[in-house]
Amino acid sequence: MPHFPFQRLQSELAVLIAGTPAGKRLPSEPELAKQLGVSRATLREAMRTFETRGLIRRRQGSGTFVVGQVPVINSGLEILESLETMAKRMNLEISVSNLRIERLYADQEFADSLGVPLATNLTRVQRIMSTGKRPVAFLVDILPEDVLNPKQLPENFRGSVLDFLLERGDLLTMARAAISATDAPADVAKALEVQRGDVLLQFTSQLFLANGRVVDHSFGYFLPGYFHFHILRRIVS
Amino acid sequence: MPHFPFQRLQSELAVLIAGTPAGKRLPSEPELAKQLGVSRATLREAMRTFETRGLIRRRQGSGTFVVGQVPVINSGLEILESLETMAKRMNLEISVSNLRIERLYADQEFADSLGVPLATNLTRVQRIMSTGKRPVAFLVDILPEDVLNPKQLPENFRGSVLDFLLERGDLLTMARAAISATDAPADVAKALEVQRGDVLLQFTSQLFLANGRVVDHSFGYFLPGYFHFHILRRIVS
DNA sequence: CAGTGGTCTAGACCACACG
DNA sequence: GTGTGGTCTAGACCACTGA
Repeated sequence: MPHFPFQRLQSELAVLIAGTPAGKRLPSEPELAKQLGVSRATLREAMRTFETRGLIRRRQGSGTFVVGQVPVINSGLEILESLETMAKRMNLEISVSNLRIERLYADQEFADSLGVPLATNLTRVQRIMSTGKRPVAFLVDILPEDVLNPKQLPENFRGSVLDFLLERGDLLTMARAAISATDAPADVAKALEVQRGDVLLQFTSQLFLANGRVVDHSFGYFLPGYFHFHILRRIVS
Repeated sequence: MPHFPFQRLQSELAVLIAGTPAGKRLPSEPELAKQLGVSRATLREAMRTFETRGLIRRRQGSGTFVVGQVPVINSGLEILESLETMAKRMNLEISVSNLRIERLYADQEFADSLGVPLATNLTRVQRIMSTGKRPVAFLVDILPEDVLNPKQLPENFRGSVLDFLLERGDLLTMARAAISATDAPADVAKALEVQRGDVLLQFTSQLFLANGRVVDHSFGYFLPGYFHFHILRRIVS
């Protein structure tokens, strides 16, 4: 018995997953662990890496399923556009769920980011984006209420604050987006149907008007396997 | 006793870490687990999130230490420049270790990316970047041997392929960088002194000449807590 | 050498999905 | 209810660090 079952486990699982038709269920965890001669904890640790890559999906109460042909959202980030617009450009079906619109007061962080006094009235728009039946992104926009008042929003508002501001004719010029990687916090993990601690791609961005004012502070979490974000980087001389 | 020790654990650990001076060691894991009334496995899971944020550092055989004041590399990605150049611009000390230069033959992936036939001679340059005594990035460049022959490299070559090509006068124009988030693969985890499965930010990029030829395929892994990468996104009309 | 974090096991109980 | 994945425990052994 080798000292490091993990690497061997990974290759064995890779074969098993590759050899299982898309949509099919894998054997249950206790059974797989027994078959492969490892404990369930070790098996689950190895499974996690496959879930991050979007190859399998684990659903509590139901089972672990092989995912085939992950629909990928592929986009250059130099261009400022909403996920909705990206998806339309790529002929990809996406849908919005859990749309929540709330009022809140600026804490120190939002006040700094938006350039407004503490306790200013703010509007918060939160939503979950899905492709097929899979939630793939968790997005939150926070704006001063004088920029976006919930009452202004149309009946059919589906959650893209950027598209709403553009259609309204606001003189938006650019956004500054920061990119990082993070563990899924508990609430986001639940919303995206992944496990606490799974790997997510994280964006934080500020949206600027032509006059330099920040009108929107937003942040989002993305399932890595479902997005191919890229950037063109240029030499400056 | 609550059903979910995890959230409580996280807040208790946050207090403990915040209250410990930078550089100090925390109690050992078995002891902490006992003090906090959880098993060691649960404790370690919670600790992981703090390590991802760069707040603590765990070292096998030695202990878990509180990190204070993480030096951050903060850079816009629209500009194509090496990590070395970024760091110089920010007056940040960085150093290179484990520099390895090897020859290999193009497999399908590299052949596609570089636009060369299968089995073409390639040069591979690998290095680890550290700030202070902490390794923070794992970088690999792969180029056709007719673009970069190991013999051409000067004695004092410190690993930045981009800077070398620029100084040589190659007509580089831009790079296309893809960004994702991933679990640390075993070899990278070891190099960056993190645990297998920890969260890393991942880049893959191709470097283009003015004539459109791809001269360099590179990829890198970055510790999220130590980098603030951002992008300016513009409206196109 | 003793003590640390890293890995793995075996088993328990819980929350959830589905018939 | 039954079976699934999600969480947690208790304990073992290993690899590594540093006195």
